[in-house]
Amino acid sequence: MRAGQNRRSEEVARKKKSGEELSALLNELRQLSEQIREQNEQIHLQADSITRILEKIPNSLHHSVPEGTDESGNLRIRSGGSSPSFSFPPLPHWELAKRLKLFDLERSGKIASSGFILYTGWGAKLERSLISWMIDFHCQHHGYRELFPPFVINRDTAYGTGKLPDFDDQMYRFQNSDLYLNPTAEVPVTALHAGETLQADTLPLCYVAYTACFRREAGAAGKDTRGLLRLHQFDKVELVKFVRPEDSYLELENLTSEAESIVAALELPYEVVELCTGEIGFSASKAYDINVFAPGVNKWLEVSSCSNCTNFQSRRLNMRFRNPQTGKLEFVHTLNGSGVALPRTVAAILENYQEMDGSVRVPRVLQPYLQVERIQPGS
RNA sequence: GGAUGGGUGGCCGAGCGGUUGAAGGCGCCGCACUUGAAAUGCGGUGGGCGCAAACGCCCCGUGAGUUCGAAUCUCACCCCAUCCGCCA
Repeated sequence: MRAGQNRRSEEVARKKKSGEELSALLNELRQLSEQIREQNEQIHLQADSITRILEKIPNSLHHSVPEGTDESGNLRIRSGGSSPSFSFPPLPHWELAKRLKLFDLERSGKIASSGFILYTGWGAKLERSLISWMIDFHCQHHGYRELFPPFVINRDTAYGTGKLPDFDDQMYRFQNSDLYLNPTAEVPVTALHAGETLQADTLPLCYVAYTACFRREAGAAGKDTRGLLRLHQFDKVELVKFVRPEDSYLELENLTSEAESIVAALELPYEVVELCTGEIGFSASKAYDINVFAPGVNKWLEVSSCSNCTNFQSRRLNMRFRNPQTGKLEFVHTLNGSGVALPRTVAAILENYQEMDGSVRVPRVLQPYLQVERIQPGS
């Protein structure tokens, strides 16, 4: 129909030029135009209802993903480090923090709300040091490029990374503008190449970024909320990769071991767990979690989740590269993983490194950053 | 936040509402000249989707509108530049 319209329109131009009679032709075209308008409307309506259905469908899972509905279906892949043996009952991190004045929950509640943390003194310095050390570590040892993105994201970015509509009720939204507080640096960093055709020879592209992360944690009320275990705002160093499709599952293994090397270097007891079908996030096809053991609360704490999102995000964000072998454009695959999330790592450090006298030793790799070997009461 | 100017192909830059998918230049590719290169000359050269191909459709920041017909007119929004205001 469009083709017909185009051809007839050219006729109008020609006839007008030569001064021929064209009122009949114009009438015909008026009708054609009306028909096209109606059909277009139908097409748009149907396309919209199709996308409304499609956008709620998560990424398809890799065949290797173990079956399961909850945490118990996850597979422990490997573990490392070891829990120190204590000659005294190890304290939970909030007790240690209280004695060492590392954060102040009462005052942070006063100035903001529960779930937001005011770090103080060595607590603040430990947080800042960890961020710097992790970013430096990934840049120096794993070839990442450092980014410092905005902490605010727009609707397209949230949608393109698969956070909308799925994650909608977990994000903080601005009342007076169409923006969200970023729930993870995965979002701004993954969307940074939206609409671009990436150079094949630059892949894999590896970015490391720190952001504060904001989550409403709606529905999680009362569960593991003590101390640093679950916060509305937390710091996280994130790893993001853009890779060729054929490399993405290998790169997931690399990404996971790069994140793992952080908890290993901190000499924390940890495990790497493969998520089962019921535990994998909306955008991912395969994922690993890294948990560290915190003896004070006697729990495994999740500090990283590493996901291969295959082409789920790159389709939504239209991020492609030209395959040199075929000459065709293909969607890149995207991966993301925490490298790693701070609060639970801090909790695990405090609890694993505590001493009988209430002091906490500083992990060896952080000593150059903190400039002390030990955090002691009154220091 | 206010004012003004602007968003066109890999880049720069033209574009009376109708042979404009888009002049010109740069770049790139091919050929000629050259021992080789540079310079010069001639020719070619936007992208996406579908297709074996022919061919077709879509694309001039985004969206809506006016019109038989929009890169070109109207409106809204986004982004960039400059100036003013405010502010770390």
